[in-house]
Amino acid sequence: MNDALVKVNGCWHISSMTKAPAKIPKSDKTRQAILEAAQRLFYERGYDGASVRQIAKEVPIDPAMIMRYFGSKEGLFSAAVLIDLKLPNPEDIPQDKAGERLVRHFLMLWEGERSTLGLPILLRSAVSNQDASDKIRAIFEKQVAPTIAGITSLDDADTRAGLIVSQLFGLALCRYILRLPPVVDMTEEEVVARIGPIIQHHIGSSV
Amino acid sequence: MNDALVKVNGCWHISSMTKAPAKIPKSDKTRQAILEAAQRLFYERGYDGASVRQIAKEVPIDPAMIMRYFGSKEGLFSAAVLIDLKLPNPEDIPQDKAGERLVRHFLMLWEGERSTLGLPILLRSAVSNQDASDKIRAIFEKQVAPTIAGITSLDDADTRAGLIVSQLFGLALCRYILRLPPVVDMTEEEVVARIGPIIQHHIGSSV
DNA sequence: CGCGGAAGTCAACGAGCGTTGGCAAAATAA
DNA sequence: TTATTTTGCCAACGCTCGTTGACTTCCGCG
Repeated sequence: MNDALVKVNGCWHISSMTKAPAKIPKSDKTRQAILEAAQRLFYERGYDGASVRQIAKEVPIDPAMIMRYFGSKEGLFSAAVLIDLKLPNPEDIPQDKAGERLVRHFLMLWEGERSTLGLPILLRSAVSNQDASDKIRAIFEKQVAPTIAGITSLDDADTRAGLIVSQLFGLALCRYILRLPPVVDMTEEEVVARIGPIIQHHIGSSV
Repeated sequence: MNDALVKVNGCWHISSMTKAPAKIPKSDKTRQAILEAAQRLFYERGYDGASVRQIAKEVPIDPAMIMRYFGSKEGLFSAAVLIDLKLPNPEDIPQDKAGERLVRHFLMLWEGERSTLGLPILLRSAVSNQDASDKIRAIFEKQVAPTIAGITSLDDADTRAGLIVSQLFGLALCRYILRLPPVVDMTEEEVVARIGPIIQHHIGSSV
């Protein structure tokens, strides 16, 4: 399963989870409809939980069309999950505000508009699907870790990035997936006020 | 799906996920073998990912026996997942060491012996399975939140418990499921040193 | 011994899954 | 017009799933 992250006009794509059909038939209308249904179902149930047939029924379209448009379920998954964390440039972040900024950015990734659904989908899929967790590791390595390394001035930036991601993923897990009431009930501002300083602490400033 | 947490000789059980077969045939040998195989597979793949047939093949035994012993897949799941977090009494924890103690306890839950596998199994299952996340919420409510409330002297104990669980689940997610290298590579002592103070901070002492 | 019940095997069910190839309709090109 | 490509539906494949009921084997008790 030799895939790689490829940057195409500003967005990260996964290339060749399986080899895509060379000629893309382009009825962009239905292609887009399939993608949107796929995003919603993958988001709600993860890779294994969402079936091609369910997605097809939502469009609605015949399941065979999905195979023609995307080659396989994995091809559809790759196309549906655009993984661009849109992390800001490290230079644009004042170091003493980095914690707050990162938490706000992360909340936006989860609560924001459709185009950034990739992370929720991946997290939901990664628990039961090996490929999805491989991808999360790749994203960590190529997008998160470098950004953190660019912000902090300390040496063990990788460990610090890991701790930051642990905190943010834990937040997402409890707030959006497990839906623990106290974590769900916090307003966005409360979350920023509570978690921001912790991220800031990991980056290296005082808490 | 009206189940409840019931405490039986010191351990939390889930009662009646479906109604259990009234008369339990008791070849305790194979019953135990089935339970152990089920625990391992549920642990590795979650509720949806592990199949009755796979579990049966591991024992090895005919899948039909599992139905006879546990009534259904859900019955097996309920029997396999004993959820006793074995949280220490709040009075036994010196408040200024609570962060360290809780992190050590949580690591023990994940890396320790078989009898406490319930939490990993539930977390892996909860992402795709509604019942499992219901159970996690119940455990939070009945075991975690009261313990935290007993330790901290502050008023918003529920929110603090939520934040603590967010941090600990995020750690488990990155370390044991996503296997992010920097988080995996930390020694147990490093984890305690890095995460302990954060838990301590949430409890209310200074960091 | 025989008998009864428990322990275990076997084959099958209906359903859902990803995927395939063939065929009809529609659009497009010649 | 005819010919060709695109777009879509349909039926089926081989598979795994949870679950069922009939069947055999074994063990203990009289």
